[in-house]
Amino acid sequence: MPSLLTLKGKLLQNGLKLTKSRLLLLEVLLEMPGWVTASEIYKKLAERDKAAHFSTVCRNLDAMTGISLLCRVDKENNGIYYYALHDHKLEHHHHLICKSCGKVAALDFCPLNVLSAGDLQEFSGLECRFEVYGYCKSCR
Amino acid sequence: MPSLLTLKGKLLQNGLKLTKSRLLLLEVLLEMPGWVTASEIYKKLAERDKAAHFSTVCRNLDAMTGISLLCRVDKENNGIYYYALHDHKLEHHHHLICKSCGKVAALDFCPLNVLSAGDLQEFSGLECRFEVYGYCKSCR
DNA sequence: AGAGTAAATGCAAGTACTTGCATTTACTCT
DNA sequence: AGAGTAAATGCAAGTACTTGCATTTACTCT
Repeated sequence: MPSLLTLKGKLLQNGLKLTKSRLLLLEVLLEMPGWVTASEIYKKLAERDKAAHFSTVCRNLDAMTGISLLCRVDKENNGIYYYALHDHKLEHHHHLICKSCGKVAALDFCPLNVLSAGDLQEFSGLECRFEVYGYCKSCR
Repeated sequence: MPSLLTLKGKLLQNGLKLTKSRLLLLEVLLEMPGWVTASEIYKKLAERDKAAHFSTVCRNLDAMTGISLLCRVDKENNGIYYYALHDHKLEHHHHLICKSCGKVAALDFCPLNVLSAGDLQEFSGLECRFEVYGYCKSCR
């Protein structure tokens, strides 16, 4: 788990300001278990700071995801996202998501690396979204 | 482009009833260009039938996507989905999506086919979501 | 044709963010 | 330390579906 100091440094390195709401958000994220939704985070935050705003939380989660400080995965097309602090790998990667318990595991494979030029039909500036859903060992 | 008769047959084969709202939805989809949102479809439908309901449209788009009669792609995590009638391929496939004009192209490659058992960490019952975003030839 | 039944619909309310804009604030520069 | 500025926030309203439940209806079976 990264330290608060490391996280702060990463914000500054990426030109994001160290605001009160961001610092509190980081503290709360450090205390929360693996994967949590924006609403869960907001609730926990609101217990500590009545002035917390859901829109600010979402904007900051987005901003932090943008600088790879957090990972974000989509739970089956419902507009529900899960966020977690990057605990070890900050490189680009994807996820395996359990359809039963919601457990998320890292997947060290990016399909973009194996696509051929023919597949890509002259598209450039590529990014991809890739998530694998299934049942984990304990949910089979 | 499939015929209305073919589409009706596909609904029945999959145990979906031929209701008035589904038939009108298919007619409208046949008249619409490539990729459209649920809202766009609803608007067009409402012009013809004042009694059309947005929730019914969404449910039917989902149902038709479920039986591979439509494709659905997500435009960059905003909860905006695009749908199109499957014009040629009903097999499982993914999409290339232009970040500028929204153009969608089929991608005949599924990452699940090249993942190793080690990558999958004993997950079973796999499905995947895979979309590639980039700029198409004319938007470079 | 008429009854039975499971699926589909209509409606209202909910969900999980997202967006626009005026105001505030963290950092920068003197 | 104080002024300037671009980024961040607060708030209200919007967005694009989604869900729950009572009612209706397409197909099935006699």
